[in-house]
Amino acid sequence: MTASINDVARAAGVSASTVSRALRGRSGVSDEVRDKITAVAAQLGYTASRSAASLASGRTFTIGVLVPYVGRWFFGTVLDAAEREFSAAGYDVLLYNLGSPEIRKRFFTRLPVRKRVDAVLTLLIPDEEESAALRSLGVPLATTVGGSRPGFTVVGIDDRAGTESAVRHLVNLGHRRIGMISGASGPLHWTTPIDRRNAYLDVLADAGIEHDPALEADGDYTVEGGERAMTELLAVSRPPTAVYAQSDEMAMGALRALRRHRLRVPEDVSVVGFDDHELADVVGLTTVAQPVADQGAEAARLLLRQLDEPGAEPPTEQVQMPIRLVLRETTAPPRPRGPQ
Amino acid sequence: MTASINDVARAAGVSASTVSRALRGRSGVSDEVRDKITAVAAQLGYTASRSAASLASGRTFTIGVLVPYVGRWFFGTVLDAAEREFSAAGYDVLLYNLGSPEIRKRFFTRLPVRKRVDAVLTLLIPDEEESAALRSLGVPLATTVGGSRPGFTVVGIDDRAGTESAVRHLVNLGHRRIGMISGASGPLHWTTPIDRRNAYLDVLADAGIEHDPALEADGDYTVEGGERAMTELLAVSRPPTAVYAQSDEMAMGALRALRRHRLRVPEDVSVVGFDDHELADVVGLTTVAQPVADQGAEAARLLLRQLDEPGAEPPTEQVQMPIRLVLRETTAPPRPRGPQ
DNA sequence: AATCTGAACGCAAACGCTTGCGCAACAGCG
DNA sequence: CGCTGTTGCGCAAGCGTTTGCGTTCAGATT
Repeated sequence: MTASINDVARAAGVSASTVSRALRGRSGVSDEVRDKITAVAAQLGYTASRSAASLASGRTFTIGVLVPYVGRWFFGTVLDAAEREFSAAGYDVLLYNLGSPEIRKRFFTRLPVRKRVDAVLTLLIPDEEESAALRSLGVPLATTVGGSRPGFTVVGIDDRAGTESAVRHLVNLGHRRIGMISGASGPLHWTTPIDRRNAYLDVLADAGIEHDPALEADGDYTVEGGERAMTELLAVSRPPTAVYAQSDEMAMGALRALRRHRLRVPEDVSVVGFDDHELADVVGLTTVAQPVADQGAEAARLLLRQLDEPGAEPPTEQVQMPIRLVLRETTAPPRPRGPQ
Repeated sequence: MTASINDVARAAGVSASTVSRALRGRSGVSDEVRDKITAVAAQLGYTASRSAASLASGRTFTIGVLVPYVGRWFFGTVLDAAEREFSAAGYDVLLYNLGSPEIRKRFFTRLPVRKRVDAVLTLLIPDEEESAALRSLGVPLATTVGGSRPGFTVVGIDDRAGTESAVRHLVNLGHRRIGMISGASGPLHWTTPIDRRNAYLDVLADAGIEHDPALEADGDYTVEGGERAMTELLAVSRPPTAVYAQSDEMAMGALRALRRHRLRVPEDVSVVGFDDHELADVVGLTTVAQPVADQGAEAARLLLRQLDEPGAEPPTEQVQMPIRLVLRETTAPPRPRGPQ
């Protein structure tokens, strides 16, 4: 069918090994022969079979990327940036969309990436068992989410600092009843919701505001969840005058709920999100911006570097990217007399 | 390092071929032996090397997916749905993010998927040369975008009907100056912008409205582009009272531009989009809903079916999914005296 | 009892590449 | 002008599977 390395070798009048060396830029081939081979290969439309190459060399030039849900903006953006880095370095990306628990479980027990990838970038937080499975692959590992884990290079942000700037902003505006929409129901071993919650509590304590557990609701990191959570918060006896959502998508859900309740933002309720979602600007959402694409790119680069220098094994780096509060139109001082 | 098929064979006291047959559910293996092998394999944590298997069998159990930009909601959503189908059928997904022209060109000249995938799903519209390259792979091809192409199974929507319902809605509300934000600068051979434009023109003609070329602007299918386009439309001598955007993301950009110009939606200007983006509901955008995830899933299923029955070669099916107009809060009758 | 028939399993040849090693040919050295 | 390196290339042994074919053997058929 399609040309094999032997076809090229024959056509160029050399051996297969020379073709292999020539096409991969190895030394030991004269310039003239190399040019000849390159020309012949191009003319025959030859591409080396990755399967055969992997089998022979042990390297796959493929990176496995694990994602909980590709369709979500955050993951799509990280993946996009990471893929660019990988492909620029000559690596292909094997994508695993591990949304549901069953699929996820199946993945980690069968581990289809074994012997198939040179490294793994995971955008979901593996539990103890899962990360052990990944480590058993014997390849470099990286992640852009969750806290530090042995064996993983992780690039992330300072969740505490981000949250603090957001909540402090609300406090400075004069708010005293500040609600929070969190994503507590996420996977275990995910420190993000916990870190953000702690920071939220700290700022309240710092400001001398008593914490009211009724002002916390779970938004599941989705728009719908955010809407549900906001609706819950609106139902308590003394609703919040401001809300900190742990993600922009939940914040947007909150905005929707507020609109449904005929409440005005920010006049009646202030809302601040987290992420600086692509569309946060469209709805004028005040939020904590984090460099999402940069995190993906950086994680990819760190992984590639480990592949380049197989010397020092797991550096287990820990990179922290900058965050900043972006002020838009969903936050303002509370009304003099409270929401009613 | 990790166990090979021979290790399993030795441990189970059988030959490698029997292990291969047993683990893949082929006939010719007694139940007892199969159970034994399964147990041994599990205990050794054995997974067959895909590279070796592909090399020997010619099948890769991998599907190549070509995407212009994973981070964009539409593509992320299609990819998500398609990946689920593929992985459920035991196929892995090789993702190629072909955003920039250089990367795209490099991909099509080097064709790294050659001998690496059993089928290709492309979410970008290949031009003549590119689709010829894909056909040369000799594997089933499918797409969820663009018009019909020889050799491709395509699942899509009725762009004309969708546009007609959107623009007719504006006409019925009483609008006469109806602008359009299109994505004309997209790749060639992409019939969507053209179909939608033609439908737009048809509805105007039908309603006896003279077409004003100044009321068309290019939004590049991005939020920023939509914002730019809306700004342009606002700058013409008699600005439109309503705008049809060919995508929700452009519509959202338009909303942003309108907000910046202190114009109210829908009082001053009506906006209708296309897609029913996940966040369209949040901003109350009236839009033409299309089943994005369903299209990805359906395309994947059709591809898998072709892989199952290698008998009849390219059926080149053409599936059309339903669309419907979703009325929200960005459309209303024009003001009695026009926008000023 | 001799023959036939499957089922169950092993043998060995691919599959298409990479890579250590060997061997010329040729340059530079004293 | 021999000697030692260096360079350029071919040989052949893998890499870990799959699969067509051959062999064995128990049970059914005459």
